[in-house]
Amino acid sequence: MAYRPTERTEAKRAATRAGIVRAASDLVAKGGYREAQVAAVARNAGVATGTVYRHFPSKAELFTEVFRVASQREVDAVAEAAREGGSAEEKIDRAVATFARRALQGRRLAWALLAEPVDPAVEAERLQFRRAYAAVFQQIIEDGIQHHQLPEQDAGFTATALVGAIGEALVGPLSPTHAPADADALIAHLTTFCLRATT
Amino acid sequence: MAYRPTERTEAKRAATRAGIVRAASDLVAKGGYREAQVAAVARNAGVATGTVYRHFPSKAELFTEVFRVASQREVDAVAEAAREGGSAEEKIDRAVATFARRALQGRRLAWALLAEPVDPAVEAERLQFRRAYAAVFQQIIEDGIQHHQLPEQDAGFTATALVGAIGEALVGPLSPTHAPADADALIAHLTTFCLRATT
DNA sequence: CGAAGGCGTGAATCGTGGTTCACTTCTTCG
DNA sequence: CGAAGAAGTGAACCACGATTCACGCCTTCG
Repeated sequence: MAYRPTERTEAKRAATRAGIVRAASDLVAKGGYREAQVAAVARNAGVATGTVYRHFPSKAELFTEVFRVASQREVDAVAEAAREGGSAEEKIDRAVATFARRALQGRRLAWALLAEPVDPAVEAERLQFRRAYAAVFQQIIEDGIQHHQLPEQDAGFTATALVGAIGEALVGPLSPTHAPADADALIAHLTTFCLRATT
Repeated sequence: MAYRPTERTEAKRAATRAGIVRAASDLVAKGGYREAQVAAVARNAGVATGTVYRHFPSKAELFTEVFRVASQREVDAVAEAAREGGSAEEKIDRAVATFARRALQGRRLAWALLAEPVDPAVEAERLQFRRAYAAVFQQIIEDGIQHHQLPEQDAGFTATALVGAIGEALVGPLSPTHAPADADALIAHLTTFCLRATT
């Protein structure tokens, strides 16, 4: 033998890979999943189509990663928002508002994460994403029950339902065909609803 | 000229068309939208592939109709359930339970209507479907507010959120990979949540 | 009956986009 | 330097399933 991968080449490889993920991410954020064809991703990343397949076994796997990373960022932000702050009600208020505000800022990406039709494999990732959100809310609700700030209830169920409610309330305004909505009013409605639904 | 369509031929034509719609519907109910290819629909209806295109300009239009009919049936059932019965709370309870029970009975169809990835054109029909549900709930809520059975609130927003909550709570149990759920418990949870969210 | 249309047929066609692969370029080490 | 192995290339390939169309059959009416 004569050639052995070294740290330098490894880094280069990683950089190319990251570039592909970023390009894919950008395309989704700009034009949704539909516009994000493999050839376009490659062009956007400044590599050849085949290169994408050197780093990912299939389009689905690439976008699974894209969705996972983007989702994680969102869920983290919501979890973080919930962490600061006192009563269960305050936490819910913050978490919901953060969820909605961020979604309304990165509309296209949020819509892709939330509702756009995607490959079944990517759809599975979306499911995870929703579960992760629900887990955050579930934790808040359970704590609230413990501290007698919220009434007894099935925290897991309520959390799932809240995620559904938030999603549905956002999907309309987020959809590419919809005119920009009044973000503040929407968020106010949402927090009101969510608080009423848990209290 | 020599040939003019008559009532008899018209009826025959209508029958063929209805057969196609029914076959398409059955396929969706059995295997979801994915399995419902045009060739399969034709086979199932006992006609040739081309015949489908004598009656519908495209696959999307065919399935738009399929979805519209199926949706209407569901919405009607829910609206009907809400009509009987007294207080706003009772109506909500009935409507939600009807929604959920019917969905859990015709799982595959309900899943297709609610969440399965479909053509954009058909997706638009799904949106209508959700709006129609929301309209039913909105009406109930508005009446409830009028009669001081429910607190002041944006009925339209609450209704949308409820539809989202119900959908999300059902999507998991409905998805083809999910084991059959305890319908009664699920429905109990759902009605509890929805009442809390409106009261 | 026979001309005139419409309906039904289903194999062939076509468009789309993901995936492959023979080849080139780069990097490492004896 | 030259062999060996890895990464990159992009045009060709392929699968899939919607759509078409040239043809035959059926129904109506003069």
